This record gives sequence, structure tokens and C-alpha cells, in this order.
Amino acid sequence: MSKRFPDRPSGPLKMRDIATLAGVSTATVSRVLHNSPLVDPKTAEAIQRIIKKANYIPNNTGKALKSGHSGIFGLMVPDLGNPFFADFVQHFEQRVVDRDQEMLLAISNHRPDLMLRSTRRMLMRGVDGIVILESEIETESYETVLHNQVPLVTMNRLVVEPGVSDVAIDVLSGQKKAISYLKKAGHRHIVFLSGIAGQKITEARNQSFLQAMKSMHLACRRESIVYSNFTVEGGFHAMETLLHQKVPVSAVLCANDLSAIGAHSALRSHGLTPGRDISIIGLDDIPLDTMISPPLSTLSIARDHLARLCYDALARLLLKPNHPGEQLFLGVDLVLRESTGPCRERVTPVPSRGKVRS
Amino acid sequence: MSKRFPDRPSGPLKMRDIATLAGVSTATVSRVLHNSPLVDPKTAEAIQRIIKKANYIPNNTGKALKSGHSGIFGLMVPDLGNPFFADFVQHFEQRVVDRDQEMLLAISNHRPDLMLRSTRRMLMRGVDGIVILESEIETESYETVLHNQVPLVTMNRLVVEPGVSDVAIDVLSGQKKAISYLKKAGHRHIVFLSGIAGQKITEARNQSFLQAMKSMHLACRRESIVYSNFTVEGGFHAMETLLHQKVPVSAVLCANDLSAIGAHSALRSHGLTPGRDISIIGLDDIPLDTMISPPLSTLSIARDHLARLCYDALARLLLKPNHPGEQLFLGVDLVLRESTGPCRERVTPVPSRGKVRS
DNA sequence: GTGAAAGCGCTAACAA
DNA sequence: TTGTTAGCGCTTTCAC
Repeated sequence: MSKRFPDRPSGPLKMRDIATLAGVSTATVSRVLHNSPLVDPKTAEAIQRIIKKANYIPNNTGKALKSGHSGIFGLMVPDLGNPFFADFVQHFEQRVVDRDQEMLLAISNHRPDLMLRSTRRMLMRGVDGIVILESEIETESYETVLHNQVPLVTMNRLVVEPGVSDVAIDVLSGQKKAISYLKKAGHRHIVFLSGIAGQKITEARNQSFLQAMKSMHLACRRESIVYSNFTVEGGFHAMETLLHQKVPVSAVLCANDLSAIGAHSALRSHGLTPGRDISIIGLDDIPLDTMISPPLSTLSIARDHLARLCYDALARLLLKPNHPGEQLFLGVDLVLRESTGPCRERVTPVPSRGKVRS
Repeated sequence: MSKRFPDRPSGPLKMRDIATLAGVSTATVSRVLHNSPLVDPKTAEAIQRIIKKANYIPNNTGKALKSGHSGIFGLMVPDLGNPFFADFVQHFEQRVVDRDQEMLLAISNHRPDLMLRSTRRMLMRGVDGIVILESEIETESYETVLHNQVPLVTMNRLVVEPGVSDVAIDVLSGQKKAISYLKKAGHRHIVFLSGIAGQKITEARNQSFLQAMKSMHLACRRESIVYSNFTVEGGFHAMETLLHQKVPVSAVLCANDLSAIGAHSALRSHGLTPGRDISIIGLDDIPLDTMISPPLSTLSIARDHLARLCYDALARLLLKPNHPGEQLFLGVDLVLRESTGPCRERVTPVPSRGKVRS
């Protein structure tokens, strides 16, 4: 690609150069590069040798222009600071490079303007498909993608259209697992430390939380759901508020591990011990969970599996031109560590008699 | 790029389509897209409107083929699980997209074979330049790059050649800051929890540690340097070994924060308190540092600055065809938190008199 | 101020 | 079995 040395004889070698060196046409070289059986083994071997010796690296730009496929996939994640996404990126990259394709990475930071720009840039580069790990997608950016007929895989949007598949975490069943465990451990006052207020996904998860509670015959009040922003700081503040307001709470289910760790930290800073005084359950299962004390119980999401699901869904869209799109789900596993334990209900003991509103 | 809908009228719009719609030639459309002053403002405006309405997105592949510049930069990092690299990637990406360029990310996992393959793939995609955050680069992969005349920026290699610049952390001055502080705090038995045995960078850092100790008039013995692998587990095991062998140690300087956190954890699991019984100083300054208890003192590396240094060095190589390459350094700051404190020398108290070998 | 045309590196009919 | 050739989408002289 580089033309940095216009004074030099040539710059990087082109197929033409190899062809000339070998005394054949570019077509033959191209065939050799694709292991076409149509070429004389002797010629092929000779050309292979020349390619090797000259250290020729084919220029994919030409190929992409011709074929209409770049072999590049766009991946957009909100934030690499969250180990969950960092890990996903690693798994996705591995899958992509195993197939000699590439990954164009964009960080969206939950910002619609960045999402739009990144989407546009990806389309300009001629990506073959896009995976967006954002559930709140602005219609505008989204339609730009659709309009350009590039297959898209989203996460947790629970919307499917032709050319657009979605992979969602099966949060409801996860919440049921967690709440079922907590109930058996004697917990009644369970709070959901949710995501960002106003987002569709947050609302959906609140609903599934309420549904899960209901299915376990546990009551909820308005204070049973508090909002945060998926960060440690956010979880810390949410928990602090909860404690200051003396909301009855013996267990907290969190929207993700980072906010759970924030809540964990808030508890400790109040002299409370997670798992003894108040139980905490996160969602994701990041390495950090086992590095804090006591280690965090969580609903584990298998990132390798998730990355595979996304990649394969994209591959399927790619394969079938008018694919209707599909909705996939990934289950989660309850991983019990030490931030959970039997209920002690220290904060506001359940009165022995009288009206308990919850 | 996509030819997924061969049955459809066309697929994504090309410049030709816009030209036809506007009743002009592709040359004019191209000029408009580049804000050329040579085009009639009225025509320009009309074309702009059409582009907007049709939601036309130029195909960069054609442009790249023509110009010889893809506007794509390759970034290779060893491991996104390390927050240091994840953070670097975020800063680098931001810098790249601010200039409407792209970032092709590859994870090398310290594996020479992956590094080589990734380098090849990047060259095939016609990247304009490459940044490799690996200090141990196999000659083979490296020469492939050089041979193809793509500018390269490496990290901590301390080797510079035409077309190849290096950005290095000024570890020596950092170690001096740390050791100076520790000495003032009364520490004499300072151990360096180093990197992977056998690597060039490890050897270099060992040497600078010895030099720093010497400059502070502190003695070293063979046990003053132990090896690890930059991970939490590695740091844990190294510290365990140190404790089991009853090596006299009152302070530990670590090769990075992750291994420091491992050492921290090992201390705690032995009932020792970092900062009180043994002091620990890391290197990097990752968010995790403040999430453990007691929080980790460290030598802070500014990732935003580092990313800028790398990007700008690459830009400079790109600008000047026969650039000789440059060696840059980034300083570190000692950040004191609670994993450091006055010496107590509990493990092996200094004898009041007699020969002290260290 | 605008258009025609060549060509970037590669592939794949089609010819030979 | 191999070569010739026509483009893929875009830029950019050069001519009008």
C-alpha cells in the first residue's frame, strides 16, 4: 500500500512483479495463490518459491474491490474499561483471525454521535458485517446501516429484522435462579440495582426482575428497584443511597459485576460484610470478582460462547442474502462465592407482628 | 461493498449513481466530496443535497487503491485482560477516529506466531502504519514489516532504525523515585519482582533496578530479584515463594500492577498487611489499584500520553519518507497509597551488630 | 467549471 | 495449462 518511497525502485511488490520474475502472467500467480488445481505443479512450485523468497504479500485492497468482500468485520463496544467487553473483544478477535479475517474495533462509549460516526466509517471501509454490543441504538445510525445492506448483529435489543439478528442474555431465567437461591437462604427484601434510568434495556430488565420476584411469590415495592450506570462508582453511590435511606434490604441483585463491586465496596465502607450482613449478586463473572474480599457471587455470562454466538449469527446473515434475522439467547449460571449467605436482616429486622408492607 | 443482494437493483450506491442522479460526471461528485473550490457553488450544493438524501457513503476501498493510503493503522497488544492495554487501546482509538482513520486491532498474547500472522494480515489490508506494544519481537516478523516499508512504532525495545521508532517507559528514573522513597521510609531489604525470565526487557529492567539500588547505596543479593509473568497469579506465586524461603524483604517493587496485586494478595493470605508488614509498589496505575484493600501504591504511567506519543511518532514516520526513527521516553510518577509505609522489618530483623550481608 | 479517461492491484471469464 | 482482458470504485490529470 505504502508509497512512502517514491524514489525507490517500486515499494511493496505487486503480483505483476512476481509474474515477471517467474515469467508467467498475473493470472497464473493468482491461481497459485489460491491453490488452483489448474496450474502445473512444477510451475506452481516455482512460483511459490519466488513468492517466498521475495517475501511477497498480496494486497487485499485490490481483491476486496473486485470481489465486493473485504473480510473485515466491524465490532463496536461501549467501553473497554469493563473487563466484560475487553474479554469479549479478545474472543471475537480470535474467532475472526482464525478465519484470516480482520476486526475493526470502535469504542462507542454509549454515545449516539460516536456510534453513528463509527458506523459510517465502518461502512466506508467496506466491512462485511457489524456487531454492535450496545442495546440502545439510535434509529438514525441504525438505518444508515440497514440502508447499506450490511448484516448486523446486536445485543440485548430483542428486535429482529431481515439482515439483523440479535443475541440476548437470558436475564429472566438468571434472575429467577438468583432469587430462588436467595429466597431459600431466607431473604425477602431483595433489591434490584438496575441500569441507566430511561433506557429500554433497563426497563426490560426491571420488568423481568418484577416477574421473577412474582414467580417466587416475593413482594416488591417501589424502592425495590434503584438505578445506576454499570460502573463501580455508580454501584457505590446507589448502595450508599440505599443505606442512608434505610430501605429494608437483605440482598441486592445487580445489573452487572462492576456496579455489584461498587455496592460491595459501599457496604464495607459502612462496616458491613457482604454475604453476612447483606448478600450481593452480580452479573457477568469478571476476574475482578475473585480478587475482592469476600469474593463476589454472580450470574456468569460465558464470553467465549457469546462471541461465538455473535460471530456465527453474522456469518449466517452473510451466507443467506435475504436472511430474516434471528433472535438468540444465552443462558447464565449462578456462581456462588462469598458475597452471598443466609439472611440476617440486620438493617431493618422484620417486625415479629404487624403490617409488613413489602 | 456488499453484493449480498444481486437481485436488487444495485446494492450500495456508488459515486456513479450520484453523478447520474445529479446529471454530472463522477469527477464533479468527487470534487464536491473533497470540497474542491473548482466547482460551481450551485452545482456543489445540489450534489450535496442529493448525497445527503440518497444517504450515499463513499467506498474507501477504491480510494485506497488509487491513493496508496488506507487510513488504517494496525495496533497490536499482548492482552486486553490487562487494564493497562485495554486503556491504551481506548486512547489510541480515540486519537485515530478523531482523524477519521481506523484501527485494526490484533491481540498477540506474547506469541511470536500470532504476532507474525497478525503483522502479515495487517500488511495485506494495507495499513499505513503499525504500533506494536510488545517488546520481544521476533526478528522474522519484524523484518517482514520492514521489508514492506511500513512505518513501525514499538514499545520498550530501545532499538531505533529508519522507519522504526520506539517509545519506552523511563523505568530507571521511576525505580529511583520508588527506591528513594522506600529508603527514606527505612527500608533496606528491597526485592524486585521482575518480569519473565529470559526476556530482553526483563534483563534491562533488572539492570536498571540494580543501578537504581546502587545509586541509593543499597546493597543487592541474588535473591533481590525474583521472576514472574506480569499476571496476578504470577505475582501471587512469586510472593509466596519469597515468604516460604524466608528471604529478608521489607519492600517489593513490581514489574507491573497485576503482579503487584498478586503479591498483595499473597501477603494477605499469610496474614500480613501490605504497607504495614511489607510495602508493595506496582507499575502502571490501573483502576484496580484503588479497589483492593489497602490500595496499591504504584508508579503511574499515563496511558493517554503514551497513546499520543505512539500515534504522533507514527505520524511523523509517515510524514517523512526516510525518517531515521526516534527514541522517545515517557516518565512515571510515584503515587503513594496505602500499600507502602515505614519499615518494620518483621520478617528478618536487622541484627543490632554483626555482619549484615545485604 | 466540467467531463473523459487512465489506472491503482487483483480476479475471473473467456480465448488460446 | 496458461494468457488476455475487462473491470471493481475512486481520483486526477488533461482537455474542453
